[in-house]
Amino acid sequence: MEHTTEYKDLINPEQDFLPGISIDCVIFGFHENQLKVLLIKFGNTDIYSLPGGFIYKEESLDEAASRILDHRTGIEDTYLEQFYVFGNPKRVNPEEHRLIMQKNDVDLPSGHFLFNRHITVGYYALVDFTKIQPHSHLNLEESGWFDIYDLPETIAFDHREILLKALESLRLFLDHKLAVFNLMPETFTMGELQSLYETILNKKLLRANFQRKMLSLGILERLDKKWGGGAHKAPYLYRFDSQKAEASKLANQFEE
Amino acid sequence: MEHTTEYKDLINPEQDFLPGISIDCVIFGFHENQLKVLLIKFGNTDIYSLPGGFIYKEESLDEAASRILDHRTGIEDTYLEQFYVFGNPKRVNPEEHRLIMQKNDVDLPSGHFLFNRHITVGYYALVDFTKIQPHSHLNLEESGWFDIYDLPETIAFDHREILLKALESLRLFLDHKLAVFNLMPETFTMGELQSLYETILNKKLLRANFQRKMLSLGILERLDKKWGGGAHKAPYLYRFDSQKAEASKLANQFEE
DNA sequence: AAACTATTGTATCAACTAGATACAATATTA
DNA sequence: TAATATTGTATCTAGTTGATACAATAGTTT
Repeated sequence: MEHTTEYKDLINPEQDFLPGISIDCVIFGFHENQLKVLLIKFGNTDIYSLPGGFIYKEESLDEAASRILDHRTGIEDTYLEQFYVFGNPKRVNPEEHRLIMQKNDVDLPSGHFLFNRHITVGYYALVDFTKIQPHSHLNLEESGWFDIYDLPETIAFDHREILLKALESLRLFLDHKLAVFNLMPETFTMGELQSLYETILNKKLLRANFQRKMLSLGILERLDKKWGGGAHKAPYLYRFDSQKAEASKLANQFEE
Repeated sequence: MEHTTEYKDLINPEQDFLPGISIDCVIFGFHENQLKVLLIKFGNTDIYSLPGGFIYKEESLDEAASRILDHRTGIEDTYLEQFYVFGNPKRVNPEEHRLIMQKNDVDLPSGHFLFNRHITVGYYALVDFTKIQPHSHLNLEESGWFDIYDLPETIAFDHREILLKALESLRLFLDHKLAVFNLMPETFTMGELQSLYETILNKKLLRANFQRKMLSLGILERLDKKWGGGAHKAPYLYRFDSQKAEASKLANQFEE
């Protein structure tokens, strides 16, 4: 499948899109102890935005979100969930929008459907950073991952708000869902997992208690030790065991 | 302000509605130890639905939801919050929809915009049942409040699903938000409050522990005793104290 | 190869929270 | 006046969390 982010994909009204509705994806990844989000840079500007798109007339919102994510970033089969709808009539500044288009030599008439008011459905994706070939499908230069606590200055439209709402949702569900493991690689140390939690919550946790809590959940499989990590005792590697998770009360009570 | 639920309000495409998007409201109330939801009965049928409507081109989703709630039920200034968007392309059966219209002598052409695919944004309202004049603004006969655990058999479209998702959201936020007090009258006994919690969670709680927990939150003001309740010790009345709640950590951490 | 260092896994103690039961207090009824 | 149903609170236990301590150990340094 072809992966592009070219504007023509978005501005062609011949495609049977639902009018007035879009989807924006907040794609979270975890790398080098930072919670990252994938932003796309508009050409010839310093303006970033969330990867988004429109909904075909015969697909569900979830399907559309999945397709948009795949098409614009190459990310497939990942954890994806709706978290909020943004419907402020002024959420997109049409002038800002036109300016971005013009900088890319896309000169749309001011009555073009793209400049109409759009409601946007926010989805967040939790991806395993190690499985993403960075930029492999992104043909817009300088798009990429940004530390959630160090975002670029100019983010288009209300996308900063959307992004922060996604982070808030992630925090709220951290203790109720096991979805957070979608952010980790196949195997990981307890320290790495703790670092993820600390980054999401933006606060330090006590190591001993975190370890006790995680192990008590009964959802982790302990593997071999991870050698070569430094001049100290080697940590165990763990794997998230979805079967154990299935059996645990946590999953039954709060599963997705 | 006039309050009607007449079909002409909804089917007139001259009104500047956003195309393809609707809002449906799940209105919760608490009465006689039951969690109730307000359903509207279509004329000349046994089919119930959630009160819903469309969004004007210049209003926000929250404003639209508030307006729809007021206009269709007479309920103003109540706690109202978005909880999910329903976007399955088959969520509304056009045949079912036409049938309902026909039974009310509204014969729309099959190409009418009302039969197009609509995405709907779910809002739930938490209202003080004692302040609602039942049916005062509802001029559709037999509309009314239904026990959430004893709903009518035929509920239109995907409205049963929407309703259950609203209940699920309510449960998830029960311990994180204080919004639940919007369902209680100005003053109430601890037993009544416990009954509300039990009804929402659909399980029994231990009285002594519930009382201890609630008092420890430091958000309730104890008033005089409530006399005449029966041949037993009179219970205290309590009032939800929003100032205390503001000061409590719970509110600061999880406020709306 | 012995000492050193940074980090890990676990234990432990105290503080806090929640589940379960008990019991005294009391407004009305009989 | 006694009986009864319900309330408010206490208490005991079990479980969870916060904080600290400490032994184990994989490299690194000497």
